[in-house]
Order: sequence, then C-alpha cells, then structure tokens
Amino acid sequence: MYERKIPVDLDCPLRLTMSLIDSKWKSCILDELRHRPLRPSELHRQLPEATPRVLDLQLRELVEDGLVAKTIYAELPPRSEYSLTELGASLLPLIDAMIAWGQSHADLFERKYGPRG
Amino acid sequence: MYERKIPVDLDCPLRLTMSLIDSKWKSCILDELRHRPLRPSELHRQLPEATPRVLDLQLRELVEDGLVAKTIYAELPPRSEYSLTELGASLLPLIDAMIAWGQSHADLFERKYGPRG
DNA sequence: TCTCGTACCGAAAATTTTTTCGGTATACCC
DNA sequence: GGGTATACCGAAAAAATTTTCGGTACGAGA
Repeated sequence: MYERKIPVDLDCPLRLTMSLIDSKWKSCILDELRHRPLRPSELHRQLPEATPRVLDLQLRELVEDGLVAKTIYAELPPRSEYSLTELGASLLPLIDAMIAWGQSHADLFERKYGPRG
Repeated sequence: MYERKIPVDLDCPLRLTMSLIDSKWKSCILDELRHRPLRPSELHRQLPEATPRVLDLQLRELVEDGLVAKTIYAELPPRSEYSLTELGASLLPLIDAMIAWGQSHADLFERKYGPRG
C-alpha cells in the first residue's frame, strides 16, 4: 500500500494548504471534478498528460485528506467515481483565483519563456 | 550555474500559476517579503526550517520568474536584499486566500493528523 | 591569529515524486 | 481465441527536489 512520504504540514496555515494541493496534478484534478463526478478513465481523458498511475496515486491522497470522495459501484466491469467533498469544493475559490492569475499573466510568461523567447 | 529542470508551464493557466509557487518554500518566501525587503540571512531566520541553500535556490527562481527583485549593495561584508516585484505582490491575494483557508481548516487537520490523531 | 558573520555556489548524497512496466480480475465484441 | 475496455496495484526505474558538506571571499572583533 502506498504511503505518503511527507505528512500534511500542520504548523503553518500556508503550508498546510499548499501541502494538500502542491503535487503535480492535484489542483487540476480538483478543477476537473468541479462540475460532476468523474471516473478514473474520464479524468485521464481530461488530463491526458498525466499518467493513469499518478492520477490514481494523487486521487488516493485527495481521498485520504478528505477533499475527494470515492464511490465504488458493484458492477462489472468495475466502475468507480470520484467527486468533490464539501471540503474539496471549499478550495475552488482558490483554484479559481489561480486560474484567473494565470490567465491575466499568461502573455507575460509566454513572451518570457515561450517559443519565440 | 543552476538551471531549473521543469520549465514554467505555459499550457494551462492553473498549472502556470502553480508552477511558479509550488516548490517547498516559495509561497512562504513571498509571504515573508510582503512587508519589507529581506536579506538572505533574515529570511533564513524567519524560515529556520528551510536551509539557506534551498532558500538561495528558490530565490533565484523567483527572481528569474520576475516575482522577486534582488538588490546588491556594493559593501563589505556583502549585503543583498530581496523584495517583491509588482508581479510578485499581485500573488499576495492568492497567498492570503491560502492562509485563510488553512486557518479555517487547521483544527480539522489537527484532529485528523495531529499528535492525538 | 582565530572565530564569527555576510553572501554565494558546486558537487554529491539523500529524499521525494513521477514514470514505466507489468500484473490482477472481469465482461464485451468480432 | 484475441482484441477492447474497466479499475487497481506492486516494484523498480527515472527524474526532480532538497539536503548536506565543503568551499570562495571579505571584514569585524576578541
């Protein structure tokens, strides 16, 4: 069984929040789940750059932290769905603020780091 | 010379923002610089859990990304100061939102992961 | 002189994260 | 049977991050 290496940081509110969302795909996962629950395969289609494995690992931590809920349907082929909990949804304003900041400064970084320098 | 391994993510506004602040101490550094410029040694005193080396490395990326400005004073012993740029300061509302979220949910995670489990 | 402090940086080690590859099991369709 | 697909997970490899350790250089003070 996978176990997270670094526990959630309880000492500082800023690092507590960061430690919940600062891995490569967690914020994207929360963003994708904002409208409706998604199955793992659907999530992978939405985030094709992320491997199914890493989505699985990060979903597990999100569930452990209480930001995402997992529902297993006793069907064959197996089906499961991941959805935002109330706690996870309470992070959406933060996600929105990050998206907004990124949008308003995208051109700056595009010029800075983009293909045409 | 140090070179960042992963370039800033230009494809998605959310990951662009995250890629600027998602290493271990960057958000804390921005938070510490909010009131006044700090010298590296002062910053280390404010964040004693971070090694001077990692603060140095992350400051360098923050400067490269334009979030922090470095001023070198031609004195002996050498003195330098790091301060927020306008761009860096524009992230403070985001930092504030993360601090606020962390504060309002600290007790929950304290119960969940704290010493008395 | 010796020690402390400043700022900085290289190199290697250690740690953490992510990827890759393979495997479990089931059902569907051709 | 052989192909698709679903979800999940272990193990090892690869990659990235952070730590540790050492070093540069200079001045202040005991």
